[in-house]
Amino acid sequence: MSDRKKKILAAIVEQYIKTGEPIGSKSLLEYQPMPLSSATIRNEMAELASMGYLDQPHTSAGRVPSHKGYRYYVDNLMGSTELDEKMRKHIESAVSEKSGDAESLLSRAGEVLADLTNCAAVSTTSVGESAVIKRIEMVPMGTRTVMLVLLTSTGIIKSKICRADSEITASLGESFYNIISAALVGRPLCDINLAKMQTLAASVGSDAFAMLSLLAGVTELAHDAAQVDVRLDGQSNLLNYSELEQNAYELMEFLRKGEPLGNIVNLNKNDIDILIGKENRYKQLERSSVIMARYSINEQDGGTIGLIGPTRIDYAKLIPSVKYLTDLVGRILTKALEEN
Amino acid sequence: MSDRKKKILAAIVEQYIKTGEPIGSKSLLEYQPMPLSSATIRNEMAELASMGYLDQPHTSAGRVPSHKGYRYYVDNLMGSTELDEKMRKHIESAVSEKSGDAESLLSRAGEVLADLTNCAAVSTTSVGESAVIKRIEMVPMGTRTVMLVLLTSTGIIKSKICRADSEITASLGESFYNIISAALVGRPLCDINLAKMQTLAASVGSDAFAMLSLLAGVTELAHDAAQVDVRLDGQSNLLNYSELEQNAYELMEFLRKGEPLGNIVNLNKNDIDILIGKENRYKQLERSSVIMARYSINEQDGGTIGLIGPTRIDYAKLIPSVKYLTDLVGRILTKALEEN
DNA sequence: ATTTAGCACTCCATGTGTTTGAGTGCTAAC
DNA sequence: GTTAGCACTCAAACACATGGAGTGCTAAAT
Repeated sequence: MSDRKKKILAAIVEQYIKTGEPIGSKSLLEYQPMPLSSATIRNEMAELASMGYLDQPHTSAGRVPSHKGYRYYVDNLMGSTELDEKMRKHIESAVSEKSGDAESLLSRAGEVLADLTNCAAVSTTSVGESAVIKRIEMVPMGTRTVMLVLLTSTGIIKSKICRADSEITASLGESFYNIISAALVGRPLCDINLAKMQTLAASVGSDAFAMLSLLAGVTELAHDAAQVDVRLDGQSNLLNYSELEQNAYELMEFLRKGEPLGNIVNLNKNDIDILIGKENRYKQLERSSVIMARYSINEQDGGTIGLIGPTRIDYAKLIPSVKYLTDLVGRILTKALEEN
Repeated sequence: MSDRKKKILAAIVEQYIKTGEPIGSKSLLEYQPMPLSSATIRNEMAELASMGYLDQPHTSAGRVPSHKGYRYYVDNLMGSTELDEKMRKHIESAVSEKSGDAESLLSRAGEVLADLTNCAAVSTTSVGESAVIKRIEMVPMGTRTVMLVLLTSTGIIKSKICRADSEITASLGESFYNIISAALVGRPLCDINLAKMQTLAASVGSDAFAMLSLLAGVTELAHDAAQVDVRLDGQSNLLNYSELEQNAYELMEFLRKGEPLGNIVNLNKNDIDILIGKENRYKQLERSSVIMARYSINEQDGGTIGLIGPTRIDYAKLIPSVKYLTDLVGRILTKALEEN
């Protein structure tokens, strides 16, 4: 691709991101003066279109970047990807070490990203499948209610309030606690399932057997801790983009379900991935772009943070934001883990 | 209002709820045969319109119920408000005593209501302002991290993970715990604020003073527990109603913010309130109807459960659903409280 | 005194040109 | 290789006719 073509493609992409209107040869020159006539631009645009970088809504309309065009722009043409100073400050003031645990940190991160970008923000906790149970706590809350707390080797803390089948006396509680603590601490999360818990209960006799619903609670807790938590912020921002309006409901429902969000991208630590329009494997996202990055905790793969918006999105501005936020979250979580 | 007018108004409301199209005199007769000619219907409709029960989108269109018309229908004309058997089963299978604490029970309730009605569902926990701190627990999670757990006299359980300013040794933790426990148990939630906590810390010396961020954590926790939690489910359902499409973004943002949702209605225990269209005090809801009820816990005012949909909503079906669900949640929470 | 048939009227929705303008592709001259 | 020029295209905007569902009114029927 000639330098001139590159320059023209970049100008079209940038202009289209700004205006959302198809770009014609003449109006392109107004925006980005070049020592060329509109006829030359026209010829170049026709070639770019036949190469697949531009689309044409209809014969006599201007050109619009295709997803291939955006892709080329992002990979090769996009200018400096410096983070805007104002954005950096915003991010830093929202996301700090004081945020407590990973979940609340990520929820702050999602909020600020959605706010800053006018897109939907997705954030996930790190996958906990390989984690090992470090500690279990049981805090009595009432005659039949306890709060179970689980701490994993990866620093994930989960708690759950459970109601027992019968009253929990002090001695019953203590023996139950001792049994599950002894049996489970040091075991990987994915090892724990209801069947095993029941045989465990059976092996120690009737005391623990009276606590079946607590065992179920522990199992659920372990399951929850192994699960990736997906948080979504600012979905409603997407309603402001007319190009997404037609499938607004489908898109919203897709995002709400959240399950597949972890699977949108396929990333290694510290990686950033950008999926533009039809590059997405989910049909609901074919008019959207996804910018997502994975943070690392202590050199290990962590969760992901990213955003979802229309394809016509300011890549040059938003990519560094996602990158910066992801790195920051990774650093904070690494520090928090080291301290424990 | 004559019996005939009542019958006609009811028929119009019901038909309009079904079709969403303005109803004409002739098409009304097709739907609901009466021993009358269309001309008579026309006269009656004209009168109903001049009385304010019907609106007319334009001169030559059919009639649409005004909010006053819906109101009259709901108050006087609506047939039996029996709960559909299928719905009852759905509700019961989703909301049961096993759901653990109040928050997860309410989240189940909201989900099932949103699903069943294709509307947005709102649920709030009971207001905890008058509650008293029953117990505080502090579970160490790491060298600098603890989990604080608060239990109130009204059965609300809240927990929070806090990072201390410095390492928490066993003795430091214990003395901190003893101090706050002694100082706060039995005190009403609204009594607790940061200034008081700091003077408390100052009065007991440097040990507790080293734990300022934990004190802040306790304060926040008390604040959280006093706060009404607002949950929202199924917002995206509202995108399916064309009459809400125009202000979809404003409506979504209004709901997302959640703060005013507790103030939409003004209810006593066991009461149900229905606000139709412009009866709502918030402009964002002027095209919507709200059906909301308050549950009671142990004869005391609890939180609210309800739904938000377009004004064209099947009142006869949905009102009993909300009522039943609210009663059920109240019963379960009352039972849970009694057992503790 | 109601009820109803009949009729003129209204107005949206739909469809059909017509015009306008931004844009294209091509060709021939530079 | 570049550009001026020109014929052509097509969506969007506008005007205009048409049809139909609906109304309100009046006068006759019950």
